[in-house]
Amino acid sequence: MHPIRPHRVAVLVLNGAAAFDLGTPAQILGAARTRDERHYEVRTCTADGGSVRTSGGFAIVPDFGPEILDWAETVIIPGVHGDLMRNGHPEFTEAELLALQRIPAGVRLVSICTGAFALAIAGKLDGRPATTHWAYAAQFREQFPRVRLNPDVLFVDDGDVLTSAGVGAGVDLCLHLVRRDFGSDVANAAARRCVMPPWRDGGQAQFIVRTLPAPTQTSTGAARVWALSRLDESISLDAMAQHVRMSVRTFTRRLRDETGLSPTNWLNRQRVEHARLLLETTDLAVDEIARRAGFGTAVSLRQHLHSAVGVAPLAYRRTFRPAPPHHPDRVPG
DNA sequence: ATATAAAACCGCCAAC
DNA sequence: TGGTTGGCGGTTTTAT
Repeated sequence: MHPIRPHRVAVLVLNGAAAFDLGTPAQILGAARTRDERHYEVRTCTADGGSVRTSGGFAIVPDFGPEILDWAETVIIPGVHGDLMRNGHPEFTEAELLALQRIPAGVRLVSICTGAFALAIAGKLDGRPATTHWAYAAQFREQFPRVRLNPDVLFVDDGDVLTSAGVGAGVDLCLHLVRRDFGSDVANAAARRCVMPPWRDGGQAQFIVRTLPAPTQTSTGAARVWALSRLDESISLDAMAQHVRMSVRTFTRRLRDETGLSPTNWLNRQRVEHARLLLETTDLAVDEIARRAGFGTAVSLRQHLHSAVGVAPLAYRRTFRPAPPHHPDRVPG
């Protein structure tokens, strides 16, 4: 076990790639090491092996061409920005479309930001949950109705396909990859090496907290607001559906259309968000927080929190409420 | 940790 | 006739 066999990662840089995004995988994954051994070998390529322009006003010359797509175990596609997004979506060259088609089945796929468009065009996201930069969400939905887009999250891990929201979320996703592949210790060390803010250390899925979009203009909005106001009670699917006078079947379907989540998934996510807020901002006991967030027991809270952010409640609180006064104005997540 | 029951999920399809 | 609805029920997930 000692000589680490690095996980093979290819970064496929498209024309007009976002300058920030294309460095993220190499930087974050490259920081994943045990002693001096790297856990990832990251190679960067373009669709034809030639140079491409970036959104930053400079070109890059890759060391590799599309042949490394056959070598890779994970392929990462950074977002495309700037001129090429003029029509609201990226435009791909013939060579790029070919390269995308060439990625063998079974390779793990990762996109950052608008890189999700490339995966979607290749049909890799059909029927699957995914996310992309919020500003392109509407366009994405229209172009790829078969993809279960959820613009409210920083990233989506669907096993062998992972997508992230804009720019900085690519960092979160890469850290998540490290955590998944090699564990929290390695991921935390990588974050530290990159001087990431400590609150990212514990986070595996840092969901964006924002007010519900157009709460009553969407068909399930009223039910969602209603549920949020009584999170501490037990809320059945039937009750939510009845509240907006829909059949359970229709409600489930509409909620999925609008949020990308099933009803219990959505509800559990709200409960976790509330629990996180209480952990971050109060000293309430875990049992009490579990009750207020609507988890029947602390066991349940522990389970859901762990699956969302990868740490136990008190560990989570520790990273947000450090004993010494420090960054008192930081309001994360 | 594992068992059990209940709840939820979602493809299918006939009916608007 | 293209789109939505909502009951059915087999499978999966969740709670205890």
